[in-house]
Amino acid sequence: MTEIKDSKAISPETRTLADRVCDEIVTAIVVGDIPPGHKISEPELAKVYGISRGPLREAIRRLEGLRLVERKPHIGARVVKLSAKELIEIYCVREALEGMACRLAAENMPQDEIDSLRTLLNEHEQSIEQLDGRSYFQKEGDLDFHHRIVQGSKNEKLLEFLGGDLYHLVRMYRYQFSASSSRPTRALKEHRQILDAIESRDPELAEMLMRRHIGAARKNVQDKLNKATETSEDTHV
Amino acid sequence: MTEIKDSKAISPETRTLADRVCDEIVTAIVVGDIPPGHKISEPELAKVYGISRGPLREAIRRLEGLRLVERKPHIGARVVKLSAKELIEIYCVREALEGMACRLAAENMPQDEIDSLRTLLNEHEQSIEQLDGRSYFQKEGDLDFHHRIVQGSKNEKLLEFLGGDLYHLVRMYRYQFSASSSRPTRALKEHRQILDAIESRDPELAEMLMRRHIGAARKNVQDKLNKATETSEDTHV
DNA sequence: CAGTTCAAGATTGTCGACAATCCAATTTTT
DNA sequence: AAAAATTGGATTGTCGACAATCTTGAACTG
Repeated sequence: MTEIKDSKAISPETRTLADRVCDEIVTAIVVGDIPPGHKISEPELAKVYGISRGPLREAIRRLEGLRLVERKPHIGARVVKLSAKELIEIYCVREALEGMACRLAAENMPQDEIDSLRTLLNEHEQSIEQLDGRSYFQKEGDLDFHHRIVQGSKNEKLLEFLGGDLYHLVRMYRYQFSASSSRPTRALKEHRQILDAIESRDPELAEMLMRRHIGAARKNVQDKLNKATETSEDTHV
Repeated sequence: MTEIKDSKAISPETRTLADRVCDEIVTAIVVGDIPPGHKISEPELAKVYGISRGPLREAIRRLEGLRLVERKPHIGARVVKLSAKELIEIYCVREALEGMACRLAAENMPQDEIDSLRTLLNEHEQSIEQLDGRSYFQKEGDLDFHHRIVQGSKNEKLLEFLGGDLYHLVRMYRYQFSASSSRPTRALKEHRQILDAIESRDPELAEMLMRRHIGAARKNVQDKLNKATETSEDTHV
């Protein structure tokens, strides 16, 4: 995926142990190395990462804020288990926030970023043709597109909420179920429509298209889950 | 304000020092006891709250996640200073999220909660008449209404994001500028319209009204800020 | 034999101390 | 005298140890 780096480059040494380990654990959780519902053992993780429990506990506090773990006092932290209900809820939040982001992008996104994003979509098209559209596009390419829209909105708070918190959850879900769109060509077409609306500086249309785009993805997941729960009783994702 | 307590009542003793102190600091920041831009001194705060630096640092990590402080490695944490730009950004986020919450509330909010909320609006009306509409309604009553709508959406994630993170920032702004609506009767009327739309189970209308309601508040603030910056150069809020 | 009680082990919560880094005032140099 | 370098103080980052709480498994009772 495209590297998303902080605006200010901080030399690795100046970063805190807690910060670095936090990032590592985030990745571990998102990718599934630490599975959902798994207990976070402080002594164990401290050994794994070779640090003391102090910084580790700070990292866990941060993970709590990112909603990647749930903590109970005197009991411990567990990796969140996304239920079907929660997953749908996240799609609703995304629909609202990214719809707004898309509206603002139509007003504020610089032309060069629009051009760059169009180039990215062309790359996606080739990626779909070549690789049968399974690997890159599904996992990170789609989120990459959405992330750039949010950046184009020039709204820092939107970027913080979506990029900082929510996307971790979305990525976690995608890794855990190689699930996800499974409709890459359709999604690409919608992405192009959205970008066209932004370039036309049509905020209303841009927001509407983005909301329909995410809403469609939600319904897609909803259907899959309904089908899944018809056979297996367990609804956890 | 109306007490918003956690669903599960946790006896005070079982809560962690870091958790309790975190809540205290949140309040201190929101109310302005710790002013914006103020340096968070670990040794100082540790003495004030009578705890060690360990739990305190965990609390600070949590505050960082709440976006109430900004931390720089090896330098320290400072209370955020909301710029005019950021304030407007927050209104955009609220417009998007609460619009969605209102749509969902029109679909999901139980009738008894609607009735209860209507009672609350009646109380607000009396509060406005009696107290010239300045004290209670402006500071907490308005947020109380909005919070109940979000609860009515029955979307946990929305509640977490809005109630958990964003409202702290909104409340902070309101305390620091006894600013805020200054149009209580108008706001009350809009609140009633919104509630009517919810009771009519009209999601489209409910969302539209809420977005207009928040959008109007944003424009109101925007005008005030423009007027303020005409005289004084300093745009920080 | 099922259910409860209790005790030992492990885990979380808290603390104080030490090391690394940053900040400020003084000193030094041009 | 002004600017740069340096040194002392303070603050942040990290660690290991102790106390409080929870969990588990065995012993006990009905």
